[in-house]
Amino acid sequence: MPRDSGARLACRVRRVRPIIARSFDARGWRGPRRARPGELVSETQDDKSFVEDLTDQSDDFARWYNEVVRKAQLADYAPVRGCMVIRPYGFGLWENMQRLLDARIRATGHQNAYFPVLIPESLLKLEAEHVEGFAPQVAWVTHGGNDKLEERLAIRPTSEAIICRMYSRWIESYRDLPVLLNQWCNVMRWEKVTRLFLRTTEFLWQEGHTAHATAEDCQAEVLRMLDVYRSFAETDLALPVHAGRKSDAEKFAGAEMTYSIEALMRDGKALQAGTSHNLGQHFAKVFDITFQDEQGRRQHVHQTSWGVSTRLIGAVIMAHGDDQGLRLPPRVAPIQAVVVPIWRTPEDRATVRAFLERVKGALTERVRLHVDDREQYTPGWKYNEYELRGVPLRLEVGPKDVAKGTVMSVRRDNRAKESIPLESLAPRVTTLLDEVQAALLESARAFRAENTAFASTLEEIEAHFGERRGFVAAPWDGSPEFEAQVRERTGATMRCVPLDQAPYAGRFRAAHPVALFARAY
RNA sequence: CGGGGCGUGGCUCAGCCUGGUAGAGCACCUGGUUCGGGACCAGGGGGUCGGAGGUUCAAAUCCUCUCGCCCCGACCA
Repeated sequence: MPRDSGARLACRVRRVRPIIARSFDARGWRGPRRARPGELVSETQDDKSFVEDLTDQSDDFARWYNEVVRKAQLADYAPVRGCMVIRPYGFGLWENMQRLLDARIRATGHQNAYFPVLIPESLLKLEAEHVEGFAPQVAWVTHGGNDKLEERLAIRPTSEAIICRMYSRWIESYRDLPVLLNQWCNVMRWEKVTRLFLRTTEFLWQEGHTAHATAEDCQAEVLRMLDVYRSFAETDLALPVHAGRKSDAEKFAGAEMTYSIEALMRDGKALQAGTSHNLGQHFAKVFDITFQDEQGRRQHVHQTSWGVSTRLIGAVIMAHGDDQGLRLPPRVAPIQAVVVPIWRTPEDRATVRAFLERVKGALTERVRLHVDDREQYTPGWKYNEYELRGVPLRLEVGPKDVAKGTVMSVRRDNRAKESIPLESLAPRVTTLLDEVQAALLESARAFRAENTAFASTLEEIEAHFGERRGFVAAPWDGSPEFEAQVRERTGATMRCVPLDQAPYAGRFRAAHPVALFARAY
């Protein structure tokens, strides 16, 4: 059916996104509502905003998150409830994280190993608190082929049980200690509410499991790995985190003490980005992991476990992303620089293509480069696409650049442009990537500082969360009652007691250590 | 698990109230003109309306059940 001119005209008009009205009440931000049909609203579009069809963070952060994950092709929903498919771009991000963290784990003396995904029920049940904590989240295998199994097998929600079982066989002498193992694997937890990367039924992680002769060595390991996570998050992910101690209410099922790194997302909610547990001798006692010390006495080992997961991808998305889409830290970005060629005429195309070879030659060894020479998309379309996908640096190469022997570079984080001579391209691009990495960390730090408040009393904490989000630092006497009251009255939870108390020295009259409270994912 | 919302070509959605056998934009394919911030023209392909059952001469539309996704809450290393 031929389209009439009226219809064609209508097609050209840019679709106006329904404006989201924000609503507030006494408890703060209560989520958006869409404008009703017919409701008169005006499009207030930032002139600098080029990406269409992406919800603004301030309109609806959760919606922005879902859209950006899927439009940037990080992940998609799988045909299984609560499960996702990590697409190549998202998996590339994970692989880069994995590579960098794995190097740090090895550098601290650990080795990788692999344990089975299936755990016999009897083994899982040995540590009471542990199994109780995980019971509602365990998926069970009950059949092999058509035959019912004599004993159910758990799909690992974590591997303490099966690893402890092996440690009890392997460890005999103090000479066998410490045992420092790590494994990269998948785990499964039957979550009621799932969100891409943040909480899915199956996810990928690394879990370190160590055994030590003394409580001191054990605690040192717990803090060492917590610091590895802190350093990894800040250096490689440009993600500032608070490293601290969890409350009893928030600690790992079966642990003596849990530590975590806590990051702040751009909607003001905190995200636990990694944990390190001191398991004490609980597991050693129930799994009978003993050794003979130098005096010939039989002792139980002291253990740790620690992990970070694909949730870190969610942290990177929500800590750095903006209204245009992702902003990936160069150190882990699957594509560090994208080259967008520009041409008008066949002659231009030939000269630009020839020049591209020199650009590639200069950069291929130094940076993860992608040349997008697809002809069916305009340069402008590509600019938006790669901004959405968070590529740290864009390199435009057109006839004007070729004539001058330069490349036009545009930073993703601040859109700063500069023309770089081909001769200095490699060192300059390397420097720019470092600058973007530093700027993302700096900007995340500034955001966290702006969104950290101080409170001395329950009333002050309550007042803060009545209007705002972010972290609230407050002295805490360590009582579960106080923690529960904060939670009840504000919806915020105690995230951690930071190990580094220096920033709060002299700020409060109370002698108690400062704890951080926040609404959290 | 409770409350609410939504499942219609790949995507975003209209149609459902008032049953009559499916539509738009984007995307995709072909040809051409384009290309420094999401180009344009012409032609074209593709869905049985999440799934199952029911009511009816007739169901995307009404009813029941079910699966999935989103939001809020509860729960949760």
